[in-house]
Formats: sequence, structure tokens, C-alpha cells
Amino acid sequence: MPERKPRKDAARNRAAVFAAADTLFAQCRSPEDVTMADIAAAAGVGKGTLFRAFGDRTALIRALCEARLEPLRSAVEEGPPPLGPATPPLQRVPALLDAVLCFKLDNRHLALALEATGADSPYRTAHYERWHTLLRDLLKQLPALAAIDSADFAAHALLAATRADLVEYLAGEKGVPREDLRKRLADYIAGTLGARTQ
Amino acid sequence: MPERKPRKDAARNRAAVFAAADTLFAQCRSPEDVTMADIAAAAGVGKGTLFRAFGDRTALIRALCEARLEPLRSAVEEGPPPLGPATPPLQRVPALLDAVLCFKLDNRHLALALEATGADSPYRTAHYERWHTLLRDLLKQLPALAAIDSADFAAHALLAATRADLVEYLAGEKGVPREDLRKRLADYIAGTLGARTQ
DNA sequence: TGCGAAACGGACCGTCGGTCCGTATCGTTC
DNA sequence: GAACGATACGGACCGACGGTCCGTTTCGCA
Repeated sequence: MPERKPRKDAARNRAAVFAAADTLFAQCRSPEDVTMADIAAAAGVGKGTLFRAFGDRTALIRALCEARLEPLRSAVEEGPPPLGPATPPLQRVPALLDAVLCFKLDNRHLALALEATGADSPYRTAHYERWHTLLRDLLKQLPALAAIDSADFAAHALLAATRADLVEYLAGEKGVPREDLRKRLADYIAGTLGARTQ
Repeated sequence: MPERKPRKDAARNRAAVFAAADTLFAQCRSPEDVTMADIAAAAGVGKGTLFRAFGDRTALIRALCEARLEPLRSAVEEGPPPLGPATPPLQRVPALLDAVLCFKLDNRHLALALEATGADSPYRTAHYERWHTLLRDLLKQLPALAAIDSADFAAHALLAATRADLVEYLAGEKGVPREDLRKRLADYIAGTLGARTQ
């Protein structure tokens, strides 16, 4: 696989589009009143450029999310405890889910935009797969969830508790403060893990 | 409030649209390739009629869901155990969630179409509010979840475990059989409730 | 400096949700 | 059952948006 490096203007424009889209989604009320034309204009490029670089709207948003998620991913895969791999499951599971929750709180606009693309269920994305697998394998090491099926479903269910639109509803509409929400999620997880986290 | 009864042709058309939409959503792969024009044509009415009767796409889908959900609603509100109000919380909670799961399994196309309308978060609908309140009040009666906040969040989290797109992903894409899925959900709930359901 | 490849950008297209308004139907009154 | 106001019908029409196309520009290598 050759993997040619992109031309300089292409790289610059790609970055510009990223930045513009991030800003626009952050500002606007609902993700769908940010149009592709808006993004192109804000980035100072033509619509053609935008579509050539990313393929379609969904792919653009996905790429954006992926990029913003990158620090978290690396923290989980090779960082220090409590997120990193050296942590025992009973501490790591809550830490992971808390990190996911914080990400969604900090990037509501992006996570929401991603889920709102409609066509693609959030479950078919590569990064959902990654989170789910990791979580499932951790849960499997817990006595209460040793059965493979239990751990698998529990991983889905726990991730579902951090879905972007639920987070948006609670934090945004209901006005639940950040720390409260984190605590509620932590409590819930503790309960699910068998109330042994102390 | 007068509440005039609708004209006969209006009632007939309304019913026709309902039936046509239900069928179309059931047949098509993805909810968004059923257009309003398709529904109008299948129902044998003009597009204008369709929009006058329901307002917009979202409202049409919502009305359809509401109608299909009606039997379940009445079973919960005034039916016999284990769904009805006479059931003790520890049995009623799993029964409710199982019923929700079964509804989504049986009406995947509708629930999916509703969530796919995008604009409206599923959390702002009247019927989500109803389910959540009911569930929360039941959970509050359980010793493990006596704190109001715990019960509130747990209710959201448990409902999230039955989200239509998750159900679709597991039952459809992953091919998990109906009974397996019901069992996994039941196990998960049992765990969350403190593993005391026996 | 020249040249082929790669990227640009905006006019253009098809589709879809939603509206408008002239026409047809209902149902009520005499 | 005739006549008439109120209500509903339906499809031509509209604006917007995602996505494409292709003539023009820029890049970067020799």
C-alpha cells in the first residue's frame, strides 16, 4: 500500500474544514441547521473541495469526531491508570465510562451531530466497536458478569447510558450540572457492577 | 372546548394514511427512503391531505407510534399483573422493560423511523416522559435505589438499554434471536436491581 | 521553466419536505 | 331535494439541501 502523502493545499484545506465545522456545530442549536454549504463557506473553500476530501456529510462528521476522540483513545490504550491498561477492571470500567461521559459533555455538538446523521446507526462505527469490545472484555473479568453473553449485553447497556442525546437531554434541557451527572452515572455503574466498588 | 367531529372523508383518509405508512415503513430497509409522497400515493391521497392531517413528517410517525403503543399503554395502566399497577415493583420493573423490548422487536420499523426523524430527541416525547416517570417511581420503592436521583438516572439508563437502534443492531445485524435478547435484558436488569429478583 | 497530476470551486442537478389555492365533497338547513 | 357555507381534497409549485461535474488553477517534480 503506497499511501502517497497529500498535497500541501489539500492538507491545509482539510484542516480548515475541520476547524470550521467544529466551530459551526458548537455554535448552532441543532446540528442539521449547519449545512455543507455553510461549512464550506466558513472554511473558505468550495463545496466540491469539501465533498472530495470527505466523501459525504456523515463521513465528515465522523472524521471530526474521530479526531477529537483521539486523545481519549490513546489515553485508554497506552496511558497511565485509571484509564490505561494497567488498571484492574473494577476501577477501570467506571473510569472509562466517566471519560466517555465527559467527552460527550465537552463535545455535545459533535456527538449529537454524529448521531443525527440518521442513516448510520451509531453501532456500526469502528469506534463504538472498539469501546464495546474493550468494555466487554473488562466486564468479563468480573465475577458477577463472567458469562460471555452477560458481559456483552452489559457493555452495550452501560454505553447506552452515556448516549449523546441522553446526555444532552439531562445536561442541557434538564439542567443537571456536570458533576451531578458524573456522580449519578458513577453510582449507577457501581450498582450494576454489584455494588462492590465501595 | 368544542372538539368538533371530523368529516367522514377526513377520517377515512386519516386511517388510510396510517395503514399505508405502517406498511411502507415495515417493507423498506431504511425509514428515510420512505418519502411523504410515497406514503400519500400508497394511501391514495394527495400530499396536501397528508400534511393537513398530520402537520409534518415527524408528527405523522409519532402519531403512528402512539397508536401502535396504545394497547401496551393501557395494559400497563389498567391491566392485570405482571404489567398492571397491582404488581410489586420487583416484578413489575422487569415486566415493563421486557414489554418495551418486545414492542421494539415487533415494531422495529416504527421505533426506528421515530428515532430517525432526527430533529426531535426521543427524550422530549410525551410517551418517553410517561415511561420514565413510571419506571422511576417504581425503582424508588426499591431499597437499593431509594435515593431520588439514583432512581431517576437508573430509569433513564434502563430505558436506554432498550433503545430502538440498539435493538435493531443486536436483533437485526448481529442476528441475536428474540428470546436470547429478552433473556439478556432480563439478566442485566436483575443485576442492576441488586440481583435479588432470585 | 515546463508539464502532468492533483486539487479547486461554484454552477448545476435531483430529490424531498412542505405550501398554496382552485376545485370537489360534505352535511346542514329550509 | 336544492342550495349553500364550511371543510377537505390534491397536485402543481417552491425553497433548500446534499451531492456531482468539469473547466480552471495550483502544486511539485525534473
